[in-house]
Amino acid sequence: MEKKQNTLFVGALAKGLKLLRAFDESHTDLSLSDLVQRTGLDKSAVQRLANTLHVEGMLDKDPVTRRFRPSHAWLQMAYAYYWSDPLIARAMPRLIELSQHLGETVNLAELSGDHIVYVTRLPCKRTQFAATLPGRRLPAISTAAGRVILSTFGRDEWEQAARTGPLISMTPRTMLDRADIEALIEKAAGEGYSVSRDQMILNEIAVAAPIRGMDGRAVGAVQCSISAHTWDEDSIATQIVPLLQDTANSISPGAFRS
Amino acid sequence: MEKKQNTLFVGALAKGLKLLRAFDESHTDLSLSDLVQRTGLDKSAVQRLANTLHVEGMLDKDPVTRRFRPSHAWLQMAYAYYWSDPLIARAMPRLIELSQHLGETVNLAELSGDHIVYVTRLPCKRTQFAATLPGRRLPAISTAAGRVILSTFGRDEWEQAARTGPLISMTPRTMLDRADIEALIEKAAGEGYSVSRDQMILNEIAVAAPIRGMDGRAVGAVQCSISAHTWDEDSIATQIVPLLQDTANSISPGAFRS
DNA sequence: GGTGTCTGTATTGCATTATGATACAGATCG
DNA sequence: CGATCTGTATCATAATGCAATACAGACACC
Repeated sequence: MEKKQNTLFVGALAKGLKLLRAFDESHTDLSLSDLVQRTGLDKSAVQRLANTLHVEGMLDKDPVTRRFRPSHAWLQMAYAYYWSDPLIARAMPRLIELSQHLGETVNLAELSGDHIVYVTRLPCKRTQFAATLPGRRLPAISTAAGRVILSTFGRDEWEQAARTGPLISMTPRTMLDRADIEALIEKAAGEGYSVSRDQMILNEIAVAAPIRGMDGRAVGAVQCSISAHTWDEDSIATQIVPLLQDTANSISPGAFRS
Repeated sequence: MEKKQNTLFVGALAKGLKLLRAFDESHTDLSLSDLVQRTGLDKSAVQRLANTLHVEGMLDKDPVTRRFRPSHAWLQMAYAYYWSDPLIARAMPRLIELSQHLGETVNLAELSGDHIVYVTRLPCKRTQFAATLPGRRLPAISTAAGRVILSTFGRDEWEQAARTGPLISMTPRTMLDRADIEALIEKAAGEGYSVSRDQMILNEIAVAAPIRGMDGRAVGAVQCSISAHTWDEDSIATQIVPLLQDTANSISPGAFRS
């Protein structure tokens, strides 16, 4: 491990965080040696760090299998986050209203580097498990929400995002051509919303509208996930998009060019 | 700070976690000196630890105010938690179904020490902001969910909980008499569900049913929050309780005495 | 039922690393 | 324009986290 910085960087803390990050959707509970493998740290170090995290209540330890698991503290962190992000309190009541009106799943997304994060999710229909969980990250340019957000940033910025942003194929139809993606962002900039099909889940359509800050740049997006079996292009344009945009605008602090 | 343990306890990591815990609903963004105050740590230590957390992406830093805020990583931790807790994947589809059937807010709660944690929330109506956020902790014995869970643990355990568990007054009607609370738990044990009124929010009624593990002890509870204006005792008993219990039972791994 | 190889746990001496005092700088205030 | 807050940077000291050990229990494999 290369020293990141000196004197104001606490390596031991960084290593501890590395342990926490070793847990993800496909690594839900880890033994001591799993942690050693995943972090690349020394066995002794992992032993001490994991023990500390356990004592401090950040990791649960199964007394029989001796495996570590995320504790409820991980949810409390999210709780603290929700209070710290001023968008949430503004958005929540409107999102609830929207989801009840539409009877469809509604999400709040924010940009985080070159990914989007689903901050709040209000699932109304059965769907893929991952699609019901807040905190999920997806490559920004692969999602309707990411593209509408980028579309408010101006051509230079979205061009760069479209050309350098990460792309992973989730379905056989995931769009991987960066020029096509750039065109979609441009389209979103003109229309004020974006639609995607079959990108993350087959037969799933996502529609997203930007929540603009005072300067016109999006601070997030309201997104709606619907089934391609029950909605077609027309019904989306007439029944979903207007409500979605109204909701997004009502969340925006300043009212800008509608 | 007293040394907690020796040789397998990493103090620097523990202090870092202390910084993270300094953020909560009423402390959403903290300056360096705020952190010093809240943690009781040395200024230099906080400086280094906060910087580390920032570099590692756990804290966002406002470039102008220099204040720290929880980052999106805090949500990712919740995401990892959701995958690690086997109850979530089982419960989610059923909770969605239930919330759509009832048209009312449905929550999944788990016991965490002497508190309950709302793990998943599916708000269907406008309500208090805090009541829409997962990760919220409440004193177990003050909530319907906590009481049904405890009621499955046997008299000895629930007695102790009722007598020693934390209690805070959230509304003028919050029940503070431990004997009354114990009686409610006993009632819940007999009926297989629990109801509470005006405990956390005025005019709010909570109904909860236990999700039992293979051994009969509850591993969580399905809870429903409704308005006292639209529901009365009878309609709750006939329309809510059965559905709630069915849902809870369908989530339970083993089928026990219904 | 031994023998080998996995685990997770405990101990110890050494030097790396975190420490906290200090000094500097940029605000905001009176 | 001093005074007092901030946040930032530097540095010598020793305390603290380190990694090499050795130990113990579980499992599997002849």
